[in-house]
Amino acid sequence: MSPKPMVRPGGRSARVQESVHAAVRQLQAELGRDALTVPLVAARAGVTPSTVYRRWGDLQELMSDVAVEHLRPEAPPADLGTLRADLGVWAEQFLDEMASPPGRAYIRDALLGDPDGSNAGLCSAYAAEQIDVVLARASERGEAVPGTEQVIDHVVAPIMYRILFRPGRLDAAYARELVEHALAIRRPPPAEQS
Amino acid sequence: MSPKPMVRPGGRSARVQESVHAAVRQLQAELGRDALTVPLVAARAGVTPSTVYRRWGDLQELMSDVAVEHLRPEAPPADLGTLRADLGVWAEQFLDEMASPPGRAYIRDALLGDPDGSNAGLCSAYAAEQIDVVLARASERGEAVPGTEQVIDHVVAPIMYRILFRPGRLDAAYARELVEHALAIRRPPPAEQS
DNA sequence: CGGCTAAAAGCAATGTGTTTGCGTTAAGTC
DNA sequence: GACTTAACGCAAACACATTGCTTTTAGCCG
Repeated sequence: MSPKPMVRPGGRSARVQESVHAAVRQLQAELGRDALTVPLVAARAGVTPSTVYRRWGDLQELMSDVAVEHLRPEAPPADLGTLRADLGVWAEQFLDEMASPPGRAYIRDALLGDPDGSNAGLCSAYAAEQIDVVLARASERGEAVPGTEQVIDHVVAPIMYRILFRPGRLDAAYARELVEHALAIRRPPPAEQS
Repeated sequence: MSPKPMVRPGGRSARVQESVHAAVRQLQAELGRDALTVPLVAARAGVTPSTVYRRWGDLQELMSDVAVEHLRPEAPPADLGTLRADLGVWAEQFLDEMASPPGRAYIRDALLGDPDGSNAGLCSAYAAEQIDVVLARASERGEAVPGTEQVIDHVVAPIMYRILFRPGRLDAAYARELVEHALAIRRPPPAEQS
């Protein structure tokens, strides 16, 4: 469905894809995001611009793909023994990463070059996955747990909304507050997991 | 702070601004958002492209300005006599407008061409204003009311998050559910209105 | 293992969008 | 009514985006 609709998985195509992604990461670090152009990236990657245009459409879609890779969590959430602690530190860390200047930039890029919303969907899937792990562990310990949807709606969504739309307060205490709130819900929701 | 830092408020400058905005609205309706380019808009507006580039920087910032105008609510929220009813219909309508294809497009554009986040801030200010009206009315009626921040975090934020990041369910019942949830909070929060 | 087919990349020319210096207009001010 | 300067128009120079055609090569099948 994406800009890369079953790209030939091996050989040259794979090398080009990796080379272009690497070029984006390098140039982003060297010159800053705003200085990037397709011809520049292509030159660094050792390919012609037309190759990039044909595979990704434009710079924004390419940046979106790279941004999603940056937003993919690198490790499963920590296990501290209680749902409150696990969700709390996860939310704090999530807020920290997402609210940081690079985090904000990646979120913007991920949303930007994403006509069909598949990359944005990936981002929320990453968060849902992490939350599922935390909730499943707590559930096995016998704790009462809220639904994944509840946590997304009332912890993840407020954080992301503030990052995208509001200037104001974004600190660890806010994340904790949201987690406390989500834990207070507690009714295992009727049956509305998507 | 914006792309229009104290634009000369009267005369030609104002005419050009209005003319360009009108051109964007017309061409958006005629050709679709993706067909718009700066030279095209400039031609329709009867100005030269360089004027547009100097005032707005690029097409995305111009589109962002126009999008914010589209997202400005046109009327104060309806008064149905109870907080539950007022918030409920407001949330339903908000979801409807924002989740519609044009609504999504405007949200994207508003976020896109907005380096400093001021346009996005405006959007959330619009919502906060509407909510404030509803809450103030209910408060005068003697009803117990949640804080504005609570409503934004637990009604507006989940709706916007789903629109931006999740493919799934977005219907009137969902909006009602979020409102019920927000009403269940009820504790007038410590003192955290911005 | 060698040949076939078509997807993907290279190349190059063309077209369009963007940027910039300079002269001109006109808004705001005294 | 004259002055100052922000904002606009014009046009050239520049960079980026697009596209037809050719060449390479991954994936497949005999």
